[in-house]
Amino acid sequence: MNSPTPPDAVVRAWARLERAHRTAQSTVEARLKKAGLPPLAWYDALLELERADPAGLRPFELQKEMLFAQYNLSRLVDRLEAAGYIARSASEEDGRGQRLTITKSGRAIRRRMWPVYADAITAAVGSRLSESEATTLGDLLGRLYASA
Amino acid sequence: MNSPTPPDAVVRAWARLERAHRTAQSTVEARLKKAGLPPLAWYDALLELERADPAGLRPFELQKEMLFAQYNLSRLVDRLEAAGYIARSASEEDGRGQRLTITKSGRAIRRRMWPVYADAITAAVGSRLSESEATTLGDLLGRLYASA
DNA sequence: TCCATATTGATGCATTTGCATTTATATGAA
DNA sequence: TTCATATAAATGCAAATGCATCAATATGGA
Repeated sequence: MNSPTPPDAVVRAWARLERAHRTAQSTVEARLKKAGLPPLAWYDALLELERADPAGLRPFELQKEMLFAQYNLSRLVDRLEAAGYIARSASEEDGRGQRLTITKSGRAIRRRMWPVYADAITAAVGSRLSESEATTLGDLLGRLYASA
Repeated sequence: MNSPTPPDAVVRAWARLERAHRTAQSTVEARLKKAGLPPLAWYDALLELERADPAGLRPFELQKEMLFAQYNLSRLVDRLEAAGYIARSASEEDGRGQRLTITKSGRAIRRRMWPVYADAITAAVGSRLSESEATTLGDLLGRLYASA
C-alpha cells in the first residue's frame, strides 16, 4: 500500500521472469505436443503421484503441490482419470475426500514423456546456462516463493 | 533428440521457474483484480503503446514485444479497443495492416494501475531479494530468452 | 506483368480457465 | 448433542486460450 516505485533491478527481474517463463514454457509445450504427448501439467501431476505413497494423494494435496486453483485441479483430475492415467477412490479417513493413485498406463505415459521433456528443458535452460549458473538461478527463484 | 537427463541443477532451475512465476503472477493478478483494475496483460500492452512513437504500433509488433500468440493478441486488442483504451486505424503503409494507438483514457488507466502493480512487484520480488540479487536474477533470466 | 508464396490480421469452434456457488462431510464450541 | 463454521471437492456459466483456417494484401521471382 505504500507504492514507491521498486528499484529498476527489481522491475527488470520481474519483467524477465515473465518473458523467460513464457519462452521456456512454450518451448516445452510445443515439443510435447509435436511428439503427440499430453501437456506439461499432466506430467507434473503424474510425477507427484508416482513419487507419493502407494496410497496416493488427496486432491487438495496435489493441488497445493502444483499451486493449482482448486477448480482447475478438480478438472485436471477429471481429464487424467478419463484418460486412464489415474484412479480416484473414496478416502477412508475423510468422507468428503478422495484418494488419487497413478495407474500402470499413467506410469507408462509419464515415462514416455520424459525424454521429450528432458530435451526441452535442455533447450530452454540447460543449453543456455552453466551448471553453476543454473544453481544460482534456482536458488534465487526459490526465494521468490519461499513461504516466509 | 539426444535426451540425456539434464543436470539436476538445470531441472531444478526449470521447476522453480515454473513455481516462482506462478506464485508471482498470481500475486500480481490478484492484487489488480482486488483493486478493480484490468489484468496484467492490459498494462503491458498499454505500456508498450505509451512508449512507442506517437504513430503507435502495428499489431504484429506488439505481438512480438509481448510474446503473444497472434490470435491472442488480436483478441486482446479487441478488448482494449472495446474498453476505449486504444484506437485502431488502418495502416497507411500496408493495406493489410493496422496501427494501434493508446487513448487518453488508456493512459489514465495505466497510470492508475501502476501503484498497485508496483506494490505487487515489491511483494513478489523486491521484498525477497536484494537489489544485487535482483540484478543477478534478471541477468540469468535474460539469458533464457536471448535469441542466439 | 503474372503468379506462387509470404505476411497481416480475423474468426469459428473446441478446450481450458476463472468465478461463484453448491453439496457433503468434519470440527469445535456452547 | 447441536449448531455454526470450516474444509473437500464438483459444477454451471462466462471469459480467455489454442487450433486451424480464411481473406486480403504484399513481395519477389520468372
